[in-house]
Amino acid sequence: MSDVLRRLPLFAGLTPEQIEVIGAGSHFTSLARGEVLFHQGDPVRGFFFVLRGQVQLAVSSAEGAEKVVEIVAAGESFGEAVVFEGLRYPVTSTALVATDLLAVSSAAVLDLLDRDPAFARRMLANMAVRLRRLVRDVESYSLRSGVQRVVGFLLHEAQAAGGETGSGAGSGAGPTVHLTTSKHVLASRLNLAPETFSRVLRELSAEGLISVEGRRIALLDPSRLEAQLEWH
Amino acid sequence: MSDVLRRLPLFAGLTPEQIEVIGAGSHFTSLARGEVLFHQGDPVRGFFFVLRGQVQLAVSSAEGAEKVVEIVAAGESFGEAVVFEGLRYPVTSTALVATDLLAVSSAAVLDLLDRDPAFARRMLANMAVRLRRLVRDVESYSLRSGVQRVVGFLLHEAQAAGGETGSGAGSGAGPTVHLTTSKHVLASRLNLAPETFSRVLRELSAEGLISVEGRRIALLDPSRLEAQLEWH
DNA sequence: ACCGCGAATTGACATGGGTCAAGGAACCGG
DNA sequence: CCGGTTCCTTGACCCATGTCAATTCGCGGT
Repeated sequence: MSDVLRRLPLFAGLTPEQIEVIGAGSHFTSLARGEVLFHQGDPVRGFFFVLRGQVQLAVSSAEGAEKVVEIVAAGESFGEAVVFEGLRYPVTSTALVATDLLAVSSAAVLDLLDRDPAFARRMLANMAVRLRRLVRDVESYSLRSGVQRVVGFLLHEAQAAGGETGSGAGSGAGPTVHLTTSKHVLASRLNLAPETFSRVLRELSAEGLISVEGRRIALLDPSRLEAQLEWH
Repeated sequence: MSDVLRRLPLFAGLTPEQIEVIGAGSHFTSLARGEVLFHQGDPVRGFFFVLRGQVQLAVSSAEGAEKVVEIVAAGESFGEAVVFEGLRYPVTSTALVATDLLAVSSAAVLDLLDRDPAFARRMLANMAVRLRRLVRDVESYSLRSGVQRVVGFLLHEAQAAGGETGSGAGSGAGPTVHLTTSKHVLASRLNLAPETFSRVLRELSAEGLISVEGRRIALLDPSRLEAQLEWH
């Protein structure tokens, strides 16, 4: 347990005793694919690190419609914010694949917070990043078309994955993006119906901007793709 | 200066010396109606309290389209998050009316953060509330229709304003909502074109659910309004 | 009281993207 | 190798909202 904790960026630099405190308030959990960790409205227990696997955070309306707000990958955490303010989780958390989590109790975090200012700083930085991301999302949902959101996503992923060049030999193929989730989850994340997402990909393919092969998407012409983000 | 600082919830309970630290890194500013405090992309100077007036935070696309993310009223603050992580403001801040602000420098906040755990807690709670609100907004934009967003807003405002009953005598008129901004700003906040907002209000009026008189909206039938939030 | 100007409304129209329904394609367990 | 899921794609259609344009409203200033 301590070994795992020590490796997490958020807990880096804590003293052994502090690690102890956090450790005492933490435990491991595993989820099967499709299993729900907590529902929107459940009372807060704490926050979570994804050690292995992937979870989605989604809001849902009374009629069952669902919108994926975030996809959390291994190495990332979620649910920090509710520790400081909320009584209930504002989203539903579902494992997208078999997932191992570390659950950290609110009490342990609050306890540690009063002792280590550096920890507080990291926590704040963490939440600030999250806030900024959400603002970006709102901007994207409000001000950009479906095509633009998809293109933006592809370019972002390509960049995040580092400057990998595609496998293609002859023609100067651009970077390749591997989708890490099913397309309908991704579509929801991008605020699109799955059908629309599919059509957008087809359209971009038809124009020679990308080529799609299952979950592998090659960006054939990054500069023309970027051009899609401007104007209409 | 110190007097003002002491009165702000965020700084409540600070020692005189701490107030001094914050005070040294703060100053007052005034903005005329329509004046811009900072633009999206400007380097971060610090965060702000609205002492009097009202400002909007908006994101804008390259083509000039604009989306109001938040409307900040007197007594509230904005821009805290960037202090901890960002280099640039992710939104543009514009005064909607003549406004007095207190600008608090990042340095002063960061300094104080290391000394007072309780302050860190309040800061975290603050940001957690903000995050939650944004998630609500995303939910609302994605999962609800224009009518539902407007109705949701009206009911929310009515509740926030306390159980005021309308001025109307005879018929049991419900609570009244006073719009604190122009309708096109409000429309943008709700992610609607001004025209659509106008039409929604007319529609609700036609059904006898509300009555509109300039910026004064009476909720004639709160329970039937709530029913609008369900199903389609 | 009148003017001027931004705000708000209204109408006519266009369209992005959602919904419904019907295949296809990939994957899995047996 | 086969049947059953689940995921994805495609087509046809529709509708909520946005856009454009023309008034109209309403307030502030002189």
